[in-house]
Amino acid sequence: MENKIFQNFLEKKGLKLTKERIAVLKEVFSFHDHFEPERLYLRIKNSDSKASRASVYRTLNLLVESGLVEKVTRTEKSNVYEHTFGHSHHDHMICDRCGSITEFYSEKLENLQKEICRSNGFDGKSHTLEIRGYCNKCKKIK
Amino acid sequence: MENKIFQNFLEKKGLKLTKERIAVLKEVFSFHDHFEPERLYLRIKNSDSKASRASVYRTLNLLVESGLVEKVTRTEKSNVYEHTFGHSHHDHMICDRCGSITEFYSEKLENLQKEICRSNGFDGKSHTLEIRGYCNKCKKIK
DNA sequence: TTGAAATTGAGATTAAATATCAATTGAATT
DNA sequence: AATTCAATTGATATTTAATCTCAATTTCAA
Ligand SMILES: [Zn+2]
Ligand SMILES: [Zn+2]
Ligand SMILES: [Zn+2]
Ligand SMILES: [Zn+2]
Repeated sequence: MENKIFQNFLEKKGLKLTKERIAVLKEVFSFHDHFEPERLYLRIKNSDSKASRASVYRTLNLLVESGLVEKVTRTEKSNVYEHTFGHSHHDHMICDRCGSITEFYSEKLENLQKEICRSNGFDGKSHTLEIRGYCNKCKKIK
Repeated sequence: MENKIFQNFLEKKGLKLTKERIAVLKEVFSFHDHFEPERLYLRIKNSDSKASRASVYRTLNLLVESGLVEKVTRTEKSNVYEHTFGHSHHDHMICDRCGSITEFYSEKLENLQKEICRSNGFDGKSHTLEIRGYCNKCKKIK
């Protein structure tokens, strides 16, 4: 469970699991969509367990470092995150018209990337694949 | 040639090919590396044909819109661009230690993505694949 | 209980990118 | 050549996500 994992992660770094960090962790795992830091802060602000904006940003960085959360992409305006613990790895298709995000996964694609890393002598740790274009609905309109 | 393409692009939009825009275009195509807007501005500042910071940013956006330049990635600090006209499509491996960028291309990978788009009813127009990890040199150190 | 280390939050700071706007330029028309 | 007007420029101001600062507070092990 994410709480235990985060606690272990913090312990190894000599950091403490405070009520603010719990508040952020809880909020991040209370829904399963992609989110931006500012939105997350506002959700926490309106919940019963508070944390300051600074703490939200700080904790978010720790969550990424722990592996529980990943940065999906960096848009013009801000970063976009998602919790990944409890979800298997996937990549994203983003519609340039409506902005909708389609998640997909391909074993073949993952293996091919490993192969490409190997042949380039690169020790790949993670990747971000973002396909842009028009989703099923929007491609009919324009 | 890029000048002609840019001129046609501007014409279609009812815009003019000014000396400032030429200066930016020239500088962007004077080297073949990835670059950040601020660095580009400084290069232009030290060249003989000047353009203000505002014009550099504005022209950069036009160059992306024209298809001559692409945004490689958006880092914590700024956007990273590269001119793509004259270069074939490729994806990037980025070293988390030294920041070096390795370009790669795989026909298989490209086809697989097309296949994935098809099976998702997605009309893919472009993609960004960024593999992060350690380059050949850095993986030995850490 | 004590004390060192970690954490917090309010506000300041940073910096990339965009917006503002008066002055200038470009080029088509007379 | 002069007129005209939209486009463009550049200096500066503004925006805003993210980070930093630091005094006050909390945590927890000794
Ligand atoms: Zn979930
Ligand atoms: Zn993947
Ligand atoms: Zn996702
Ligand atoms: Zn490249």
